[in-house]
Amino acid sequence: MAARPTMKDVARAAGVSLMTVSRVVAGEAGVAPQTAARVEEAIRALGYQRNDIARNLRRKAQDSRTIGLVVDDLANPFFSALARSVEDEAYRRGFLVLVGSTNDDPRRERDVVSAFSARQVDGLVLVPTGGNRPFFRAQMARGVKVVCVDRPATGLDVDCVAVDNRAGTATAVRHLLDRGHSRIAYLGDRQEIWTQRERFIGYEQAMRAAGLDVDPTLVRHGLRGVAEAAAAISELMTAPTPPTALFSGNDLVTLGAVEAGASRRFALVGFDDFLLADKLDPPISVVSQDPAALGRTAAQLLFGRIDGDEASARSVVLATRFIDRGSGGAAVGPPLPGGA
Amino acid sequence: MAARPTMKDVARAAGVSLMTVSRVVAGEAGVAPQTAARVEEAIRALGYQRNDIARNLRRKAQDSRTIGLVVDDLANPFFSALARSVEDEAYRRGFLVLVGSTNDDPRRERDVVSAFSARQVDGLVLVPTGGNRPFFRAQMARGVKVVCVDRPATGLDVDCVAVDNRAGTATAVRHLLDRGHSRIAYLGDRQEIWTQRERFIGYEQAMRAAGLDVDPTLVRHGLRGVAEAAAAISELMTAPTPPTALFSGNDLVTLGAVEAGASRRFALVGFDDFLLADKLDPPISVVSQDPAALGRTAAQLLFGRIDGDEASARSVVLATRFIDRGSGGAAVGPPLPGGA
DNA sequence: AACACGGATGGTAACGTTAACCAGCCGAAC
DNA sequence: GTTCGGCTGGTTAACGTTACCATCCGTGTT
Repeated sequence: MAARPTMKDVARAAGVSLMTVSRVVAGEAGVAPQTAARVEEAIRALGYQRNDIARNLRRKAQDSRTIGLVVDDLANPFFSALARSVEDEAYRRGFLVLVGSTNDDPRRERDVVSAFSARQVDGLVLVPTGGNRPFFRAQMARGVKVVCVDRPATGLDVDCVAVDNRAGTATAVRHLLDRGHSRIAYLGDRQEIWTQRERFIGYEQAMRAAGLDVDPTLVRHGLRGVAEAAAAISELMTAPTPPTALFSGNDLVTLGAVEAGASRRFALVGFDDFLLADKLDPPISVVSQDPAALGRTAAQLLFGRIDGDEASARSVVLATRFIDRGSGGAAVGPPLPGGA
Repeated sequence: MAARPTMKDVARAAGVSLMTVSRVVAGEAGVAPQTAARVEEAIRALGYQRNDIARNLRRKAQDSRTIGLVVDDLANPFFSALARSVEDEAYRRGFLVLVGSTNDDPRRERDVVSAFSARQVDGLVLVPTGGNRPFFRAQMARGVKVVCVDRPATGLDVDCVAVDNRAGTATAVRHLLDRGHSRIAYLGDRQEIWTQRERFIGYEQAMRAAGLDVDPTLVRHGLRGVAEAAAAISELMTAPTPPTALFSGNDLVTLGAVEAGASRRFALVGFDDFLLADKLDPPISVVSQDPAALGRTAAQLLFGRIDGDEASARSVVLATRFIDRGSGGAAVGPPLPGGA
């Protein structure tokens, strides 16, 4: 019962050859209207649907019209917004999207990409974990187009779409410095993640530029998820010499800070905007990036490559936007004329 | 350069027949160790990777080891959490996942499912729009297994995983009634969506059970998205005889209510929990459901079907949980003994 | 010495489709 | 009436793989 009818079945039912069915299904010219009608009728009667897998196998242009999307965690709102915009771009072009989450695990990344590639995807939109460089090179040699998004794959000659994490972070830290803070803590996720390294560098640069040293007791890396971040922040708040301000390296860490009540006691600015950030008490100031724009741009680059663009690797940097909602503390006025 | 090597190429390079390569790649017994080694070497040298599309075409068990996941909107955190858990179940079994968003548009649903089916997916996890019944019947006749999630596809004989929307809503409305409210407004999304119809019925039932009529001026349907909901709620709040409490039919409407400041002026309870609901002022009481559990359960049912489970359609109802965070108003104490 | 056996390897057809080519057929033109 | 050309439809091979069977050879049995 699960036997799907094939063109052969349709041909038999319509009393024509298989080729005629193929032509009707493909919408090719050169079939008499009444023959076509008979074939259409048989197609309807049998519930025939073309097998696109067999089709793609045989076609001249051996493209599967399928792309792979590989993100860190599809459940994370940032990546799901990105995923949706990639899917929309694919849908507009008649492409399908295979998705996979890596959990930031290079092994799973390899598994997923390998399976995608074995299914002959035409290209990949990839949030790379950081590993698997030779593997990706091999995939690209095989003709799989790759575009990185959110993070570059250093050492890999591919297009990449990301924001300027250093500059965004530096802006946020300067915002805190301008409000008179100097003991500014940095809390972030694993340093293996490129965005986290970049943001930490931005933090260091902004501190140094203000003539301040980075106090290692005020720095926490490797915070995975809200709970871990909240715990680390609670600890930091009860330290003998606590910071007066916090910068958090991603949305989950910011949520952890909110969870721990940090925003009530310290200045707080985080990377990544999030829903309801403006409705909290106090509303949280953030460095915002647009995940949908990242996904859309990456998809557009990828489809350009699939369509034959052979130019050398492009790197697109999208803007971040600092949104001051007040959690950085009250503005310090300019020094009075003839002041202090 | 984009030419992927095939088994033929490997065979030539290793000086064996194509069949031997096939056996080595498939890990079959009956190949001499040294022959296998020569083949492995050629595979490495050429960067060969099996074409799973051709493989699935030829194999006896004609399964693609791919499922389709069709949701309303992948960017919605509810659906992306669901998607992630479906993907995890698929990954554990070595299946791939094609995703598509319908935007609640039956035409796009049809497009997407049609394309998935042409790619020979073994099954679908589907959040149905409500249309396309005959189309789905045809797909199922073709052997595509379907499991609905979040909403049933009435009139279609398929497994379904959802929560008890009526009961969950009734509980929330009773919570408001218990706190002395009687002018309780209902705000929801389009009534074409099954969950919205169910929740409205739950609201009506709870009101009637309390001996109250539903005041049509306090009911708003068809609110798509946060902005529309916020506008409708602002309007309602400035009406001549405003409600004293609001029930909102999904997370976006609840966010609209928060946006409009409704929770500051009225009692508010919403369907669906959301991030930071507990950090708002006041914290928002909600009817919570677990999207990951929905997705996981649906995927497990689907894989059961794919593995040959032929039992009649199952309907799984997962529990909702009412989380009282206070936005429903202060509890009305029991009457004093001998009291008033 | 003849034979059976089994392990290793190869050849061929097929999965469902399309590319490329070819065969009728019918009407128009000579 | 013959030739030509356009149109319709069919035949064959192939895409990359696996199912099935055939072949080959070395070994052990009687």
